[in-house]
This record gives sequence, structure tokens and C-alpha cells, in this order.
Amino acid sequence: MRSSSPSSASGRSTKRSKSNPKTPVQRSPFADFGSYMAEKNRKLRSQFQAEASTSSLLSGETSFSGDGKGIFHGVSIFVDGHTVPSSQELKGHMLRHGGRCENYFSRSRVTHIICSNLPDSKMRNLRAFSRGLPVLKPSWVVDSVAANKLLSWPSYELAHSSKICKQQKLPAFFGCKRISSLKDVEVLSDSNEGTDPESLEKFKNSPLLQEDKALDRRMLQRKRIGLGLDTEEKITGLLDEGSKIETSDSSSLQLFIQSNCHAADGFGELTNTKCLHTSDVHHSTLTDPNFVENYFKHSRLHFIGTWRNRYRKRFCNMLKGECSKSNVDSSTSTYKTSIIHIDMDSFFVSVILRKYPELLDKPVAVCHSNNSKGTAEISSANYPARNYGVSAGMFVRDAKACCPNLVVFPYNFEAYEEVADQFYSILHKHCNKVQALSCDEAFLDISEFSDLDPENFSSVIRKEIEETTQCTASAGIAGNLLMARLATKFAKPNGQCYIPSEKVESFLDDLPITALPGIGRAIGDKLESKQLRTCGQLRLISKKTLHKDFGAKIGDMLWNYCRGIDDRKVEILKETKSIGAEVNWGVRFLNTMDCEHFLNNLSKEVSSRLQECGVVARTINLKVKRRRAGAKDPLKFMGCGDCENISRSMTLPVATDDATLIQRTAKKIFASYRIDVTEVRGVGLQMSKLEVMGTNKQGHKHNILESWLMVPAKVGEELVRLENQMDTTVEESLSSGEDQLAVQPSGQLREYSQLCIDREASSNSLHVNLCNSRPYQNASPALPPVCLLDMSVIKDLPVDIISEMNDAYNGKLYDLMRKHDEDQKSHADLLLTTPWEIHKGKEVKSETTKSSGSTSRELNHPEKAEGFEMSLHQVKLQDILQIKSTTCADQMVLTSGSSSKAFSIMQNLSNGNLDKSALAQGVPSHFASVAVDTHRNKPNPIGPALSDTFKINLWSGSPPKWVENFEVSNSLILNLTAQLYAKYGVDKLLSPILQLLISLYPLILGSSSEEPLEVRFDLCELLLQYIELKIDSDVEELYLCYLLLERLASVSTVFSEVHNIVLPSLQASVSENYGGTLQLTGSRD
DNA sequence: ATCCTCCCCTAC
DNA sequence: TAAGGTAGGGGAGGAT
Repeated sequence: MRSSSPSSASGRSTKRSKSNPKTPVQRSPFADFGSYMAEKNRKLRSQFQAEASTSSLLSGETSFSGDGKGIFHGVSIFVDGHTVPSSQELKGHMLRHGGRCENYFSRSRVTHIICSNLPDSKMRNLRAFSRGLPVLKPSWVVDSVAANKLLSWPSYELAHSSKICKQQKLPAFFGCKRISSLKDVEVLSDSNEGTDPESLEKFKNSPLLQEDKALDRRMLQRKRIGLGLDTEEKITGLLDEGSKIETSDSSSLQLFIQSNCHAADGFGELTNTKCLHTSDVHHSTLTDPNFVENYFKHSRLHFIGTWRNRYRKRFCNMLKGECSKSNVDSSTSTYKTSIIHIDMDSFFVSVILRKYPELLDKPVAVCHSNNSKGTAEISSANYPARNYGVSAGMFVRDAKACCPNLVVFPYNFEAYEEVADQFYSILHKHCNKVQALSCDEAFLDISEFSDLDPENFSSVIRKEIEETTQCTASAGIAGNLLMARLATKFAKPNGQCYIPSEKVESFLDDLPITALPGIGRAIGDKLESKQLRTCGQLRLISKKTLHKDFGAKIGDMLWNYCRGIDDRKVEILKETKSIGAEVNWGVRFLNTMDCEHFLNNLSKEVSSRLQECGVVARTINLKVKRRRAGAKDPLKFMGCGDCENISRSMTLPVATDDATLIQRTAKKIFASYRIDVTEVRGVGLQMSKLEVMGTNKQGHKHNILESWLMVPAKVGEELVRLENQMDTTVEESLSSGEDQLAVQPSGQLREYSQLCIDREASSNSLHVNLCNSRPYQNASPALPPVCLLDMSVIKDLPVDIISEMNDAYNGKLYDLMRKHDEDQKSHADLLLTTPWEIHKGKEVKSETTKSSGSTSRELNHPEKAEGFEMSLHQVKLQDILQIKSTTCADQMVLTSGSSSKAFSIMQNLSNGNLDKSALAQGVPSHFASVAVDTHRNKPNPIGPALSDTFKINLWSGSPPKWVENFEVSNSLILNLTAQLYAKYGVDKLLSPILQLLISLYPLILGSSSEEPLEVRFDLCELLLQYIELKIDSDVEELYLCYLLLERLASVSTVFSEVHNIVLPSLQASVSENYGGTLQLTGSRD
């Protein structure tokens, strides 16, 4: 993006030089850098042409074809960096064969970029400039000369870290059928034969390419790099074929098995692996625009992790029915043992082996890949394989090292799902207290079958499972969950184990502590360091010591478990507390846009998971894995390697499942990390504070805005006060027949009602999965009493919101505002001195003169034209451009590191009573730049708290280091800016970014546009967020302003006019200031 | 004390 | 080459 490189010239400067070919360079080389560059380019080109004619004459080559044009006619290359052969030689080739060679890159003239090496950093720059031009190896030129014809270029595209990749379906496994065709591919991709023009054309016209989404185009671009197009198509076809084979299961698997059984090392020789390697196909976020979706489709852990949700849906009727039956007293039962833990044996393998009984006694494992050199993980190994030392989690190469004869099968998730269903159907048939632990493991509480022999019962169930699923299960029988689970470990495989209460202690004596559920590596290591290994040893440690070393809960657990004590109950269905999605494999980003794209997709995924569960969430947590400084390359292919984890959460004013809102929030949080996106190795999004989705779909869109306005910040005393003082008039008007009104504020009302409910009920009052009642609906709607509204906040709200609120308050709001206005008259003069406050003040004022609520809505329209004009006037881009020339050093000054102090300074500033010299006292540093984050705090128009806040981060030094942040409210920032304008003038105080933001913000809120209010409100967020994202990248600030405007204009009609008017002048300024090196004209395609 | 956030740990 | 997810629980430490 940054275009400080002198090796580029914009189309704009070319145009200028064309219209005025005699641009005087002598005027001053740097007074008009763009013209200078244009002139230089022109000279170089004529020099080149002169050389060309001489050269071809001298060499005497007759490379021009019959029509007199050389093979490179129409080709104009730009050689980037060091090449073999050298750029001089390449230039010579071009000269002799009718082509051209540009010394400086120009999108309008260059047709091909030639490059030998392309480190990622360079690729980033080049891609920004090239805008889709092919980036080719020098051999394209050389080979074309040798062939005496222009060879098609796709097979010469420069491979870099992003390579083509269609979703491949476990290609290594089903190779037998495909060996011949894959060989073809290999031959094809190895050969230097050109691409046939037809397939190229076909590719160009493919629907994907036609899509007008820039992102898709970009992704496609990447796919094209590194592999000939026809090759890609063929491979895709083959992979598709492979996937068909995969799903048709048995026959191909049979083939697979046969081949595998014949050759000890049969898999390693399957050519497709080699082929794919040759063409460097791999899978990551770099190459697959649908990476998130495809990834989850193939992830075993995702399958395991999401299985519970599917189970819930499938068995939901059964689960509800069982609810009422719980809590049967077990004290009267004949058998004290009342818990059965049942677990399928090596589930993933067993399911596959249903169709291959002959392999039951052979070592078999399930894994994504069968490459004996690979780092694919063994997911499950059968017992014969375990005897060789093969275990889950091992890399396949290590497993093969232990057991060269290991037969490896790919996953078959559909089959697992099917068998799991059979398994649970059987369990539910025999017992109605079933706690599902995973797809292959459950607890049964059989205390109510007091006369049944648990061991008999268990073997009946196991027998039925085996008959139905052809897979064996093992069972542990004991008096509690802990002991039952431990018993199962001893029962495996295909057995059962009963631990009567009198044998518990001896059973545990020598049991390693790490065998206890809940004790993993970390706690195990810690215990080990204290020379504690067995449960018997642990029993000697006092509870107090355990509390001290491990905390109360874990201490208790250790103390209880090593004695076989466990008072947990079988829980049929647990309440869902969070829903999320994360990817920590294949995550690689080159730039912010990649990352943004990924976050968007992940947000969509999370949004749809929320929707599937019928819940909405308030808190969003973004987890990022970032490569640890100095970490080596991950051992695992495309793995995340050694990472540090970063996480931050944000709580929205109202629960949501809206993808767009989640996207925005996620990106906002991500931006706040301010990390280099190329270091990101994993991203996760988790939603918590779940609520059952209300039925009011219309209210959904309004939620953000309404809650922003209406949510009281504090629950408690404040609320009691509100209840007592509740304005009955308001209540009446809302509960009466005014449908529109009753519907519109429902978001606010629900929120308010929810607060009432929350206060009364305990925090776990919402049982998401079991409770079907909707707490919002039954609660009586209520608004905070008008007398408690903070008028200073209200009056800064957009007029339509005020109007809407006024309606809700039956016209009372305007009365109150008028009253407030009179009180504040003296202060009002101050506000009227700034352009937008004039605009705003006028509107508010004129509205307050009309006190009737019923007619207030029409106020949105009469002032439309005038209002917009005035708004436009506010955006003084010239001012912004001028600021660019001032240094940032004296932008802002704070006296201490305390944000509250900074805040009070800001307030003083906005009130106009801050002494500048006082500010300067004890100032530690100046700030290099100002970044703006938005952060929606708990809004509270009722109390003194501020309704909406911006968090401002200050950065200092070079490279910029975060030094301070503080928050200011929306209204405050407007007032502040007004003051700053009046006092110091525009060009002194703020960075262009903040300036632009401040200029545009009231424009959006204040303009009377066709856009629905909430859209405009969202735009504000978009604006802020975009700044946040962009501020991380290395674009010039001025260019950033341009990008910002452009982006906004593409989103909303509010901005399109701004765009049309302001952009041309901005472009001109950019060209002038940057010697025309920014590619502005081409960027709106 | 109690809650919240940011982690880490654990299990499947 | 390969698909290192998901969700709950708990501790530390800070805010209230």
C-alpha cells in the first residue's frame, strides 16, 4: 500500500504528461514530483525504443514474424528485483522481439511482471500495484524466445507461499483408481507446455471471476499464482472424482485395503501425493476463500466438539421427557452401585472396521493422511495397533515407525454419527437417565432400577450395542461417576468392570493420580514435583495443603477423588453457557484484508451456530494465537507452532446473533490487539452471556440503537428508584393500542424488563436449553421516567432518535427539553459557533418549538437539502490535507498516565476553561499519533454516565508505542472539537484521521438521509472500525483518508456525495504530495 | 464479599 | 504435507 518506492509512477501523472507533453522538468525536479516522474519515464521509453531498433539491426536476428511484429509485440514487461537472467538480458530479449521493457512500474503500460524471487513482503507490495497482472518467472521470456513464439504464461507464474488449492478430499487414500490420471497431471504440471487458450478463456469467464467482490477476485488471483490454469482445472476435477470415491465408501476402500495389504509401503508410493507435492498444493487461509467452512468439514475435533449439539437436537424430545423423572431417591435400592459408565472401544476405528472384519486383529488407525513422512495426527488406533505403541495424537510418521504394517483409514464422519445414534437409541431404550459425554461415551444412572443386577444390566446393553452397531463397548459399574469411569479403563477392551464400594480404596491405592478425571498434565506435573504419584500417596496430604497449592475447588477435587468420593449427579442435559468457533490450523495472513476476511467468515460461522441453537449472546471473546517471538517453524505442517495466546472480550449492550454485528465487534477487538497479522496462527471467537432468542425478529435490528439509548447502566438501587417513580402516563401509552410504538421500543423495553428479572432471579435463572419460556415477553413494558433522563445527553442525540423517544414519552420529552434549553441558553451560544453545531442546534431548536409529539417525525424531511449542504461544508478536506504538513509532535498533551485525569482534562477542554500552560506542566511526552477506538460502555442516558464513549489511544515515538488511552463521550467529543476549532484552529490539533472522523461523525448522524437511522448509526461504527483496522497497516495517513472515504461511499449513499465532491480534490492533492505514486484512479474498479 | 476479565487446564 | 475444536471449570487479580 505504501508507495514510497521510487520505482513506481501513477497513471495520473502519465495523463498529466500526455495532456501537457512539455511539462518543464527544469522548473524544479521536486516541486512537482509527479510530472518529474512522468517526464523521466517518457525519456526512458524513447531511449528504450532507440535501443530496440539499434539492437535488432545489430544482431541481425529475424525474429519478427510475417506481419512484421516480434513475438513480444504488445508485451511490456517490468522486471522486479534481481533476476536470472539479468534484467539487462531480459531487456535485450524484449528489444529484439518486438516487446518493451518498463523501468518503472505502471499499471497502464506494463503487461507482465517478471520476477525471480518473491518474498512475502515484496509480494504484498507487488500485489497492491499489479492489480492482477501476471507475475512470471524470467524463463517465460527465455523459453518464448527459444520457441520463437509467445508461450502462454500461466505455467510460468511465480510460485510463492500461497498456492492454488481446491478443497481436496483425502487424496492420498483412494489413489488406486486414480494413479493413471494423476500421473497425467504430474506430466502436465512438469512440462512447460503452454496452456491452451480455450481453457484460459474459460477460466477467465468463470462465474467466480465474474463476481464483483474484490475479495473473491483477490483470492482467485492467488489461486492462479503457482500453477497453470489447465492444470488446476484438471486437478480439481480429479479431486472431485476422489471425493466421489471417498463417499462411495466400500468398493474403493476395498481397493485401498487390497493395495495396502499387498505392499508394505504401498501408500508412500501413491503418486498423487507426489503429484500434489510437485504442484505445491496446500491448504491454508491463504489459498481458500472458504477456508473456515471447509476446515470444519474435515476437522475431527470439530466433529467431536459439536457432536453434543447434534445429539441434543436429535434426542431433544427424549431429553425433555426425562427432565421430570430426575431425582429419584436411590437410598432404597437393593444395589448400592447405581452408575454405569459405558464407552465404545476405539470408536473411530471400530466404526470403519464394521465393513472389514478381517482386519479386526490387524493394527488399524484412523488419520487424515497416510503419508508415512507426514505430520497428520492419528485420531484413533485399535488395540492391535496400540500393542505396537501406536496411540491417538501421534504423527502418522511416528506411528508408521512403530508399526510399519499399520493400516490407516480416513475419517468417515457420517458413519460415526450413525453409530452414535444407534448407541444412544439403545441407551435411552434401557434407561431414562442418560448423560451424554461424547459421541461414544455416556453415564447411566440406574438407581431407580433398584432390583436389577447392574452387571447383568450392563452386559445386556453391551450385547445389544454390539449386535446393532457391530462395534464393541466396555462398561464400568460403581457407586458414583468417578469410580464408574475409572472402572471402564480397566474393563477395556470389550469388557466390563464392577467396583463395589468396599474395594474402592484398594483400587485407588496404586492408581496414578493422573488417571483421575480432571487431572491432566499440568496438575500431574505439579504433583509429581512434590513426589506424589499415586492416589494412595495423595491421601496423606491434608486438605489445607491441597487448597494452598491448587486452590479451593481443585484442592477439594483432589482430596475427594483420591478417596473415591464424588457427589456429582448424572445430569441429563447441561445448560449451554457459551458457543464459539476457532481455527488454529492453516491460519496464515499476508495482510489486514486477509485477516478481516477470515474474521468475517468466522463471525458468520458463530452467528449461524447461535441461530441454530436459538440463542443470542452479549459477550464476544476473541482469541488469537500469535507466533511466539523466536519460535521455530511448527513441527506440524500448517500448525500453529509455539504461540502466545491473546484474548479479550467485549460485552454488547444487548444480546445478538447477528453476523454483521459480531463481525464488527470481532474486528474491533482484533484491531485493539495491534499485532502483526502475519504472526497470527489461530483465531477463535466465543460468545457467552447467552439468552434465549426472543420471537420479535423485527426488534432485532433495532436492538443496537435502542439499547444504546435506553439500557440503564446499573441494576439495583437505581432500578428500585425507577420502579417507584415510574411514569404511569408512559406506561399507559405503551400498553394501549398504538401498535407501532409498542413494537418499536420493544428492544429497550425488553432490556429494561430483563433487568427487572435479573435483579429478582438468580444469575442462573436462564436455562438456555431446558427453559422454553421467554422472560421478555411476559414482563410488562416500561420506560425510565422522563424526569430521570439526562438532557445534556439527550439533546446531542440525532433528531430522529429524539423524536422517536418523544413519541415514546407521549410528547413529554420535548417539553422537558424546551425547559432544559431555556436553562442552558447561555451555554448554547458557544455551541452555535461551530459549523455542525449550528446545524444540529438549529434542528433541535426548531423541534423544541413544536412541542407536539405526533407531528415531530416530519421534521426529518423539510431541512433535508439545506442540512446536507451544511454538513458537506463541515468536511473541510483542504483543512485535513493541510494538517498533513504539520508535525504531530504538539498534537495533544496530557499531564499524567491516569486516564481519569486525562478525561477530566478533556472535559475541561470542552468546557473551554482549561489553561493551556497548565496542561503543559509535567508533561512527559508528546504524542506521535492518535488512534481512535470506539468502546460502547454501558450506556446510561438516565444517569450522569455518558451514553456513548470513544476510547482514544495515544501512541508515541518511532516505532509508535502505546502510551495512554482515555475515553470521551460522543457528545463530549463534539463539544471538544468545537472548542478546539474555535480556539486553536483546525490545523494545529488533531491528526488527519481523528479530524476526518470528527468531521464525518456528526455528518452521518446529523444528515437527513434516506438511510434508516440504524444503518447510519452502523456507519458510524464502520467508520471508526475502519480507521482502527487501517491504522494498523502501513498506509500513509492521507491515503488512508482516501481509502476511508472510498469505502464509506461504496457502503452508503450518505457518503456517495461526499465521495464525488471531495475525492477528486483529495486525489489531486495526493498526487501532488506523493509525486503521483499512489494508484488512486485505478482503485475503484 | 462478589463480580468480571483474562487467562489456563481438562476432556472428549 | 493436512484439517491442533469445543465447552466447562477454575484461579489470579482487579474493580466495585
